[in-house]
Amino acid sequence: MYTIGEFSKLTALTVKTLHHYHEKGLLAPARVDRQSGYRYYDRASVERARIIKLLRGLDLSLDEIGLILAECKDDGDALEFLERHRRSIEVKVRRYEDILSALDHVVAHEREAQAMLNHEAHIEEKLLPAQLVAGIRAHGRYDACGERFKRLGRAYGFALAGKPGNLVYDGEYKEEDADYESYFPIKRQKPAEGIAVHELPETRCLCLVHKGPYDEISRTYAKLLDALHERGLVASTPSREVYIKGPGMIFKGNPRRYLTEVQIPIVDASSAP
Amino acid sequence: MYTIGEFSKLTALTVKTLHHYHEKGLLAPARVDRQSGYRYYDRASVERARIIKLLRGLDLSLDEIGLILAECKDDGDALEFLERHRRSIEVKVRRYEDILSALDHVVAHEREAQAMLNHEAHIEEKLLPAQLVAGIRAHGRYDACGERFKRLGRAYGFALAGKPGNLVYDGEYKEEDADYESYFPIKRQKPAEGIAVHELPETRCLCLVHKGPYDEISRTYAKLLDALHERGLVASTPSREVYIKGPGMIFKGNPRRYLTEVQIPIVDASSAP
DNA sequence: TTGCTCCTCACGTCACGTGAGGTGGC
DNA sequence: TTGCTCCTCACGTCACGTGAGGTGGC
Repeated sequence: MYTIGEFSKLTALTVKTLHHYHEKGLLAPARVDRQSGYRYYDRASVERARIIKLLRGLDLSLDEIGLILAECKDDGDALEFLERHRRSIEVKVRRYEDILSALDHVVAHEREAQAMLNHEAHIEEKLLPAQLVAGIRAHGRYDACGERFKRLGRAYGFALAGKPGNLVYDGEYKEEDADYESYFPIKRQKPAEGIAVHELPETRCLCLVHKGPYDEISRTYAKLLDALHERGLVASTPSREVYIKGPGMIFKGNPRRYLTEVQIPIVDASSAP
Repeated sequence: MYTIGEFSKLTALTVKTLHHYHEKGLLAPARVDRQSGYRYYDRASVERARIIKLLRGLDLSLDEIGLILAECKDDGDALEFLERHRRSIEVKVRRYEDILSALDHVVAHEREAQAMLNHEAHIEEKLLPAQLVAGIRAHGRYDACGERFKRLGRAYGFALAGKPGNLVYDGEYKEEDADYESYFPIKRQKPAEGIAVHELPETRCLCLVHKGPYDEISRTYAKLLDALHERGLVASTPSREVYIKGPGMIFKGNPRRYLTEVQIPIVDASSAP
């Protein structure tokens, strides 16, 4: 016979836990002294405690453990319980893995954005590689693009392969009736209603990252156009706005810290008509 | 302004949850009517509720969410929180994955054992392939092997490659002073004190699965020796006992259902001296 | 008047942990 | 007597859910 203190050391369960198991009827002492109320445990209690600890380690609830102890004499008898439990654990693992990947996504994205924010933006000539995209093209205001990105996100999910952007087909700036296509780079085809999948060709562009709210973006266009003239280049369409950092996943954030890369396709003036 | 019912539909949070968030000070209504106590929410509440839901979805506690809302204006500000949180989620994922693999282990093991229990056991001649093992050899009683298997398990962990067994070097049965080696098949070398790693050579054996408690195992040896004589074969040493199913991971189980394969190395009587 | 929406207690869930205050034998 | 071990309330944790019982405007 062991006192509760000895038994606690033997089983590595706290005295409070043993009280709790007694109260729940899960692990009753072998004897309780009438006079003092002292609990006394025996060898069989040690074995039962071992099983309870082991099953708690597998994340079974005390009620489930009670059931298993009542109905099973052998590991084989518990198979149904264990398989059902397996499925519930699997669900948890999947959920936590999804959380991990979401967290990784935000963190990587924000780190990149912070690095760019601290860097001075320069005009760059880039050769954008060909890219498969899924897009929704329509006429209207630019505000509408948020909704479209959501639709694209819902339709493509894991097949998305990069940051969203708008292709601007107008040669001039339009507010109310702009002709633009909101797109996401994608990994593979996946037909969905109202969404056009096509490949953006390899394109030579003059690029500049715009820092700040969207309503100041014309300043960045102006800088790019100046540079174009200087270099003897001519702009073509569609130009692109790539949303490197806009409203965050969690917070809307401060528009002063938004990052948008403006990409204007170029041709040599000499080769233009 | 929205009543709590409207706001509940808008945010897909229950009224009770909204009460709770109000009480915690996490999401206070824009206005509370003095007279009726009615809560009224506004646009800003919708945005705040969106963030809270999102962060709850990432499994952050209400206290953590409160902190983030108090200190961050931007996803970037929350990076430290999110990375710390990531680590805590990672720990959970690992724990649950360990549970999954333990569950899979028991389930597969028990399924196999059940299949064997339902099958009639037959004497079989087998060519056991060469196998690297880690073993502890000593003289003594067979009861001591449980402790040795534990030691081997602790020392080798993931490098274990199969069921444990005893190599019996005695040519006759001994109780008190048996010379035997408790071993585990292993995947690779890993030196540990008191543990000998060696390769069991390819061996031709006569095998029979013993069903029942260990103290009845002599019956199975007798059957094998009879079969040996019948076939004109001679037994060699060491013979092996492989513990296919003994006390389970959870329960000690019923010894009537234990399974032990006895393997006796054989040579042709003609080739024997 | 009935039905609907809202309100405030108060208690339950789960597996314990944390005291407070007291007892009995060495 | 002091210290140790044991005891029994009773309340806290976490994020709500579940009633009970009541109110006020349509």
